[in-house]
Amino acid sequence: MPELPEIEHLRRTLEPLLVGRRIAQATLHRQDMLCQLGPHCATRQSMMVGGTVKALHRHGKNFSIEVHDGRVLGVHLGMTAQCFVTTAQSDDRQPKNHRHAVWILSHPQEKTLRARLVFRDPRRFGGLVAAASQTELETLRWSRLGTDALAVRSVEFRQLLRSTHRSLKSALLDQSMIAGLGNIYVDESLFAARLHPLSISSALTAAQSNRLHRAIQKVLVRAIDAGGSTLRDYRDGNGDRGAFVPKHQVYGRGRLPCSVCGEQLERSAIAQRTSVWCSQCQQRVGITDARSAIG
DNA sequence: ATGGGATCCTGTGAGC
DNA sequence: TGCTCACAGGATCCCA
Repeated sequence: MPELPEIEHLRRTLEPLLVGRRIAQATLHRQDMLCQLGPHCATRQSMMVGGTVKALHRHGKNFSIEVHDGRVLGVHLGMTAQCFVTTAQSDDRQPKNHRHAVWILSHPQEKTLRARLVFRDPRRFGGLVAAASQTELETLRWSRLGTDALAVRSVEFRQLLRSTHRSLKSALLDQSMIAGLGNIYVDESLFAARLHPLSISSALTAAQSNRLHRAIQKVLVRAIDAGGSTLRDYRDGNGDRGAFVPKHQVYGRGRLPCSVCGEQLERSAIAQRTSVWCSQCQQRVGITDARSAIG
């Protein structure tokens, strides 16, 4: 599932393909995939037709494409969406179905070769948000999100953890607290920090909180460098898969031996998410009722 | 304040 | 082979 590392890697691969290109045409196949912030305007206006791409921004699992006149398109991939650039030659190698939006791009140096940006989403949990400016997108949408998981400092992180009595698993998944972590990287970070997912967030000591903070940073950076995790759908801006899955220590490894101690990894639902952890290596902090917390 | 369930949605794989 | 059905889970809403 696309989480912070996938979105950041996508942003980095899309940026050189998009910046400097002009959006010559745009087709929106499904109107309900686009949400307009502010006053209603024509689709070609909100799809940024006529604009030249200036920059790509990211916050948590969201990213945006900004053109020079200020217009912005926010993109959320949900669970299965993809955003990639193809050329006439490479387009056939990518799936043709569920393409909800397509932008035709032109470049001053390329007379005939026309690239296209494709947004496809089989399950349609993702979506596009049109805004008049990056500030408007941030004010009306991204302000609901907490501090970006890659940017959060250890002092603020500790304060956030202390502010809630939920389980660590539930707290770290909460995008309004810290933005960017999903099921994969919460499980991987908790394993790296040797903390049990049912630990009570507010019960962590300063040392444990710092350890978790460092673990999150390390896991995210390593995952970004590997191009993210492709379970099935995720592709980067070139249409390539991420290579981080073989490096997963716990996610998707339930009932398999722990890579550190050899104990069989536990697998159960916590906070409505399949969770995998090592009961030997991961310390449980605070008191929780496991019978009510594990569903 | 917090957890739990339902909802949106489609592709996949297990089981019959 | 073909069918049904559970499952995957990001975000959001509602209820207990």
